Amino acid sequence: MLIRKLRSISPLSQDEEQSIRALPLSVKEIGADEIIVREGDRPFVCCLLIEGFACRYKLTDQGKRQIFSFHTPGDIPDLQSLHLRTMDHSLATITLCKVAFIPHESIANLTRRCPRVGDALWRETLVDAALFREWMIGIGRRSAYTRIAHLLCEVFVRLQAVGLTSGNQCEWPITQAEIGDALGLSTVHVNRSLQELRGDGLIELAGGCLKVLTWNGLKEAGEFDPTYLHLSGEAETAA
Amino acid sequence: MLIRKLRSISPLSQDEEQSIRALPLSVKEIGADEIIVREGDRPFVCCLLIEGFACRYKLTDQGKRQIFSFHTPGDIPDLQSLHLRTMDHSLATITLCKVAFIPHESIANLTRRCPRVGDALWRETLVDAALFREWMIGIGRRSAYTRIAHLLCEVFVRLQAVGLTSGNQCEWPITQAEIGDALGLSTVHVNRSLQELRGDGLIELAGGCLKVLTWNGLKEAGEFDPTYLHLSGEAETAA
DNA sequence: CGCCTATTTGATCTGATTCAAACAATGTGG
DNA sequence: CCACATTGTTTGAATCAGATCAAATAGGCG
Repeated sequence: MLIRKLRSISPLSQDEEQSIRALPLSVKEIGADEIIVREGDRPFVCCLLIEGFACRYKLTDQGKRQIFSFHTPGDIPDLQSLHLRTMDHSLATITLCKVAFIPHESIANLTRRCPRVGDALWRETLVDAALFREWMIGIGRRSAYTRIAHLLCEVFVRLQAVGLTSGNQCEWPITQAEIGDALGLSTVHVNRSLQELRGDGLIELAGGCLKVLTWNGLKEAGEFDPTYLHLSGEAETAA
Repeated sequence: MLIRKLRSISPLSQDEEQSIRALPLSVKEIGADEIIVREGDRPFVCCLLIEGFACRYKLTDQGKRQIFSFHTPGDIPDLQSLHLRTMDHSLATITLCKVAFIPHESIANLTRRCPRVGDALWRETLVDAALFREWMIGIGRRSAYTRIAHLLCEVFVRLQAVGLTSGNQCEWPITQAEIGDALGLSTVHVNRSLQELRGDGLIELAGGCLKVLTWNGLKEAGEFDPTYLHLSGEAETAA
């Protein structure tokens, strides 16, 4: 999963692929809605998501929740903990997940042995930040309708990139309350906006399954331009 | 400036400091409100801010602006362009700025010769992302009053960290319209909220100068917890 | 002085919240 | 296989934080 993702950015040498495969993984299953890493923790491992959906979030003093990102297989949602000792937010599962824990030390050694792999990991964290920026635009400057359409596009495209869509459909385990917490909206308003999107013939969304009826329509509704995902192989460093 | 900043995280060896000093810099002055790097560009240099204030932003399809971050001396606002070829947003000056351009190639070589410096730079980009997350909370889940107080705290603390405050005062060249674009508010509402903050005896803000009258009060009003800035020396990698 | 940009004020409107309750789907244990 | 609990979705009505529009005021500066 991880190798596939890194390779999609730039090809790996024999030695690099070997070194990645040699990483010591400790695989665990974690139930739905459980916390993997908590704000304030000082973890010594990173978490590679193999199966399932997860999210990162933080709570306001008033107990309101802001979700920063949704994560799908292939992601390392807390890769940042490699260089930022203290977690400033939490990571939790949404569905039942299979995750692999990798010691910081092993990753650090890997980046020393294979600097190009190190760059690729650095790059992952930069794409992460790019998503944050895009979400900020949504929350700060776009209407609820547009925001939600945009999120649907983003998740769909990211799932597509790791082969987890079939045709115009994908799994959608994210509740309306979670969408609200991600986009700074109330559950009620999310519900009404979703109905609008359905009414406009853009999507079907029920029973944990998203069906995109008009991709171009949804894309326009969400002002979605995938540049910020930096999916293409435009990665290579100047070096 | 850059050396001071990196050293504040972890001490540098003689060789490391030497290598940083050897970076080829091309220093320029750039007038206020000018674009340094534009969305869509594929720069081959990074920009180290030496003097002045800058910001990163992106425009909505409807022409609304979302500012993602404000930058102060010592920052490398577009360090990400080292690994993400295409700019997905723009970088512009707020005041007259002195900036130093450094070729990607030199930075990449530096990270190869001095992996610990590379880690420190990676870390900088991770702190950057941490600020985005904190801004997301504000925009998504906090009131205008709280959001603005939080921003005042953040900028003040960051200026303090690079020695650009004097007592409880600092320079404040950011207009109310810019605050609005950063926090997802209208200028009018920013103005009224600022008046509230003044009325509550927390700040004085006029003539490009911010005076913090009650630090604890402002901190509370903004629900400000500086953990997310990762300023302390809790940096060292597992390696 | 006169121009330009930033701040302030007033009045009005609206997108989104809140509160409350009904409804649907799914699972659980007896 | 049904009663019951649980969790998620939907609907309605009232309310509000913040937007919008429009115009006045205040600084700074060539």
